[in-house]
Amino acid sequence: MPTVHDVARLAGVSVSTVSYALSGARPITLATRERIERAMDELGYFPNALAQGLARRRSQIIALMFPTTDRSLNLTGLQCVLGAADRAQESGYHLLLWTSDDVDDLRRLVKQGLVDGVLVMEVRLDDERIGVLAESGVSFTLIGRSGEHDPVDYVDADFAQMTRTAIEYLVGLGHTDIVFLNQSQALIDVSYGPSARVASGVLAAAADFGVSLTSFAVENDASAGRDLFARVIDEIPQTTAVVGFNDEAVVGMMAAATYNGWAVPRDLSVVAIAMSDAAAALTMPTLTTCSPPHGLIGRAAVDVLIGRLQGDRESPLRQQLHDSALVVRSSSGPRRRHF
Amino acid sequence: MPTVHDVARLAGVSVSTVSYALSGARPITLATRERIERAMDELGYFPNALAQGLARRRSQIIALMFPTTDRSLNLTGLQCVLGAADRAQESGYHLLLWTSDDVDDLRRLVKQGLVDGVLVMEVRLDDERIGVLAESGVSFTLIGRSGEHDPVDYVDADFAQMTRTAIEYLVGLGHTDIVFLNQSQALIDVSYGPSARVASGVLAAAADFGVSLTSFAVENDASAGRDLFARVIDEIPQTTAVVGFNDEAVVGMMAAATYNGWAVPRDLSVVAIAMSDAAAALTMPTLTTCSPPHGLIGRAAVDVLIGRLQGDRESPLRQQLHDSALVVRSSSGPRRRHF
DNA sequence: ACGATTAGTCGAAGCGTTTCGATGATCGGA
DNA sequence: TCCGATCATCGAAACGCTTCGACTAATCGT
Repeated sequence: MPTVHDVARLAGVSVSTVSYALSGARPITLATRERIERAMDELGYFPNALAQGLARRRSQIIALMFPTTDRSLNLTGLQCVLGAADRAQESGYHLLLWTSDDVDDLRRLVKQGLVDGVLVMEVRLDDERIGVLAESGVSFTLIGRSGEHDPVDYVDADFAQMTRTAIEYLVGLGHTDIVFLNQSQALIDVSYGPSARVASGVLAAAADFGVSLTSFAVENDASAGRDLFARVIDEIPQTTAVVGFNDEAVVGMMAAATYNGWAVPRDLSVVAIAMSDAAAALTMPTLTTCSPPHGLIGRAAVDVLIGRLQGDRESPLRQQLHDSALVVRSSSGPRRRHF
Repeated sequence: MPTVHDVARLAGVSVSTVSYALSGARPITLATRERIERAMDELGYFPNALAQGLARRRSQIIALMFPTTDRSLNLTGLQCVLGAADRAQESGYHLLLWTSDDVDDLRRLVKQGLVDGVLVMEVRLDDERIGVLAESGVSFTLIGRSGEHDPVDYVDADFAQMTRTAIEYLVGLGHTDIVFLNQSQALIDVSYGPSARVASGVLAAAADFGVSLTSFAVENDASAGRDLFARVIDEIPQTTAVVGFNDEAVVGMMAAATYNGWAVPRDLSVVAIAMSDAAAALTMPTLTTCSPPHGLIGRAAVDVLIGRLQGDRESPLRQQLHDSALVVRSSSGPRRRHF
C-alpha cells in the first residue's frame, strides 16, 4: 500500500503539502495540487484510516448498539438499523454494529477510542448503559428514551400521537369497547420503554375520547392471543375492537376470532401498533397498522449524533419525536354489533 | 485518556514493558506485572484501538456488506447479520455494517486499511464485488456463492438439499402436480443467486421423483399471488401443492385459494422456502417452511473469515454448505383430489 | 521604495502503540 | 571461578498521518 511519503516523492513535494492538498486546510497552488493528484491516481493511493484517526483523534466511526437478547426479532429494528447505516455512510461515517448488552463491554468499547459516538437502541426505562456513556464522556444519542428526564439527546417515536391516532381512528368508526394487547409481562418487567408508553398512551387516549379500554399483557405467540380471545369473549363480550402491540398474539387472536365465528373486521376491528408493513401484509386479513417511521428515526438519530460530534459539545439538547402513520388495511371497519 | 506512558510512569517501568505485559509476547516478572496491572486499574487504562491497529497492521474490524438496494427486507437477512455480529464479538472482532452496493465505495473501504476482512452478503451469480475484493488482496468470505467456480471462501445454504427436502416431503404426502413460485423476474434478471439455485433445485428434485413441476416468476406482492392462482386454476387445475420462494405472493395465493373454495391444506398444500419462522407464524394457516439456518450461516462465515485472517493466506479453500430444516406447520397435508 | 501581509511550502514533532535489538543481571555447569 | 545461556527490561525506531511554526517569495498600501 502506498503512503503519503510515496505520493510526496512522486509529486516532488513534502508530505505535509500532500496532506494539505488532501484536506484543503491550507492553500495549495493549482499546479502543485494537480501534480499531487496525478501521483495519487498513479499509485492508487488512499489515506490510511487508522493513521488518520490516530492523528486527528477522530475515527469517523460510530457504534450502533442493537442488543439481541430478550427481544424477538422483527423487521422494525432492521429498518432502523439500515436507515442509520445508510445515513452514516452518506455522511462519511462508518457504522459499527454492536450486539452486546453488557455495560463492561460498552465501557471497554468507548475507552478504546475506536468510536467517535454511540447510538443506543432498545432503550429501557432505567437503562444503565446511559450512565456508563454519560460518565465516559463520549457523545451518544438514544433511539428511544429512558424513563428519567436526563439531559440526553434522543430520537424516538411520539407514542402519545401514535396511540391517539389509533384510538381516534377506532372511535371514529364507532367503537367504544376496546381491548389493548400489550407485549409480554417479561418485557414490561425489564421496563422496555415502548411497552410502557404505548400502554399509558392508549389508556389516556381512550379516557380522552370517553371510551372503555381494557389492557392485557400477553406472551408473544399465537396461542397467547387465542387464549386471550377466549377470555375476552367471556369477560368483555361487548368488545368490538383490538389495539395490539404484539404481532404474534394479535394474529393468534384474529385466528381465534375467525374460528369462533367473529369475522374480522365485521365483528372485530384490529389495529396493530408498530408492526412492519411487510408483516402486516402477510396476515389474513391484512392488518391495519399505526407504526413509527423506523427508517427515518434511524437516519435522524445519525444526524443528531453527527451534529453533536461536529458542533460544540455543550450545544442545546437535541430531542426529536416522530409521528406514526396510520395505514388502513383490511382488518378494521365500522362497528357492528354482533350479539 | 491515559496512555501507556502514564501506566509506565506510574508503575515505574518502560512503555515497552507495559506493552509486553499486556500482550504476553515476552516474559515479565510476576511482581512487575502486578505493579503494571495495578497502575492500569488505577488509571482506568485501555489501549487505544487506533494506535494498536496502526502498529500491528491489524484493526480487528471486519466489514459486512449487506446491500439494501433492490431487495425486499426480510428477517432472514437480519438473522444472518446478527449471527455474524454476535460471533465477531465473541471472537474479539468488530463488525462494520456496510450497506453500499457500489464497487468504488468498496474499493475505497478496503484500500483505506480500516478493515482486516470482508463478508459479502446478497451475492449475485456474476458479482463484480468479488473481482474487486480479489484484486485488492484483502481476505473475504461470501455468504452465498457466485455462479463461477472461483477459488473463493464461502458459506451458503445447500439449495439442492433444501429443495429436495421440500419436494420429497410433498411427494411423500402423495402430491404429483406441483407449482413453484419463484421470486420476481427483476430479481432473477440481476442474477440473484438463490432464485436460480432454488429454481433449478426444485426442477431437478421433481424430475428425480417423477412428479410434474411448473415454475412461475412473480412479483413479490399478494396480488401477484392471487393472479397466479387464477392462472393455475385455469391452466393446471390438477395442481395440489405449491412450493413458494416469495413470501408475499405465497400468502396472496393462499388467500385466493381460500377465497375460491380451495381449503389449505385440504385442497392445496403449501411449503415456503427460506421464510423466517416469525413470518411463517403470522400467516393463516401457518406456513410449513424449509429454511436455511441463517443465523448459523452468519456465524460460520465469520469463523471462516477469521480462520483465514489468522491462518496463512494460502491455506486450502473453505467452502461450506448448510442444510435447511423442514418445519411442518398447518399449510401442508396429504393430497386429496378436489375435483 | 519599504515594511507589513499573504500565499505556498517545508521540516519536525506529535498521535499511542508494537517490536527489534541491546543491555545487564542471574544462573548452572565445568 | 569464569563462561555462555537465559531472563527481564529498556530505548528507539517504526506504523502513516496531521498540524504547528517557520521560512521564502510575491503582493500591497502608502
